Amino acid sequence: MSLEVALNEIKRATAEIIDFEAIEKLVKRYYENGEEYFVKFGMDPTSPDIHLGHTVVLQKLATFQKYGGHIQLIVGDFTARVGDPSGRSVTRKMLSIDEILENAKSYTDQAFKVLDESKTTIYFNSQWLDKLGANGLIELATQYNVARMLERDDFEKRYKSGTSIAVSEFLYPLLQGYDSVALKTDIELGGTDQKFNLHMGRHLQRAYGVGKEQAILMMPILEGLDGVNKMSKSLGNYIGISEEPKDIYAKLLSISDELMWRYYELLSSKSLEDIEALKSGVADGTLHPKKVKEELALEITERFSSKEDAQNAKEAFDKQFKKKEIPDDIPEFELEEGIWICKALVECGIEPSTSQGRRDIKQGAVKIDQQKVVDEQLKLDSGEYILQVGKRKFAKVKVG
RNA sequence: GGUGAGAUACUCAAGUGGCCAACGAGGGCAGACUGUAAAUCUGCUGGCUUUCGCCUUCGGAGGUUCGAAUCCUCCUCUCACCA
Repeated sequence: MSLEVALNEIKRATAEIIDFEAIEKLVKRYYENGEEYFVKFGMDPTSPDIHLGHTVVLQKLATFQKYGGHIQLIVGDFTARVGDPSGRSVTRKMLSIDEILENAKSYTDQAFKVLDESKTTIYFNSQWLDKLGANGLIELATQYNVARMLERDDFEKRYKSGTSIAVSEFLYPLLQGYDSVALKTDIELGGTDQKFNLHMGRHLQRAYGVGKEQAILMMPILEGLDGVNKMSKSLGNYIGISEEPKDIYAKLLSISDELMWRYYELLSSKSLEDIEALKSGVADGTLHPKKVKEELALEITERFSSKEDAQNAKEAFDKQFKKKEIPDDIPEFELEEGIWICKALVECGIEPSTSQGRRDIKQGAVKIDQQKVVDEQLKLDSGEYILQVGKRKFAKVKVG
């Protein structure tokens, strides 16, 4: 594989790169004499569940691993006690040490679905930050000034709007940047929301005379399923990589056509040329967008499970939605004879309340054995039935 | 610390004594159409073993009243200006 191919792959779908020449040199050196270099990435120990949005950066780290990069995966156990102000409009709550350790474990387990474990070293930044002490901290704090700190977008907004900023939050970028000093990082990766923190690493490496200044590579922030907001757990518009294959598949297939291209660009391993070809195929009508989306959904589902699981997920999906058949694995319940239909729906957990059930029956959303329920007073006689609300909520019940 | 404004459902937001389970928008859910896409149209969006009924809800606790989201008192919290 040529150097040029490697560099193109590294550049692909990035939002911004600072000092690309430095990256070029490192990769070139690897090609010439096999010398490795260090790529740093700090995980956020406050959110242990990795979703597709996180994998955009992880994927890029994996790319570096192919071309001589050794990953420094930093668990910010110390900085978590400070709280990253990035993108925050309020001060973050602090975590206990146990919570952080637990989160770190679950995070790294998931991250190794994408990263090569043999080319990754996990660090806890308390290793060096604990030792820093008050003197070290003061020295660190002299490396930057308040005016520049306040230039930062999220601080500026909060400052102007009168929302409180804890002094400790000023320290966060400094501490994260200091990680790069301690580890002599060559390249640091992060989302565009990390821009300020990433630059700090570069700034501090110079200030502390590390002898190099890290290059910075920023990845775009992936939009969530709604196509508007960034993917995040709290917004509920995410696809977690530990979810069931059939859920991952189904969620991917439900994104809009427009958003699909964004996902292709940021998540697929297809080359940009191939993606362009798909795009023009869809544009001139030779390719059905549904087919293209299925391909994407399969590729991503497979990445976090197996080829077989992904195929099964697709088949289960087609069965349920294309052919409108009833899925295989639906929960079963036993109910008393003569139970009111609305009550039964609540018992099975497919309706939150009998009132909601009543409303859905009125709208023709409730089915028993594929037959629409019209009578909201209906009582179930003994026997076995499949209850269904809408297209995706099913329950098998045994009455009597 | 002082002064002023405010707190209504998932979010924004109207409502200033009864017509209020509470306008409207967004979101969500469901139906039609589809490719579980988008767009569009329609309905729903507190709970209840029964729905032209009953119960609970407008920051919290009391009070006035036949009747309170609405008036009064105290409390809690948020914001703005001043210090």
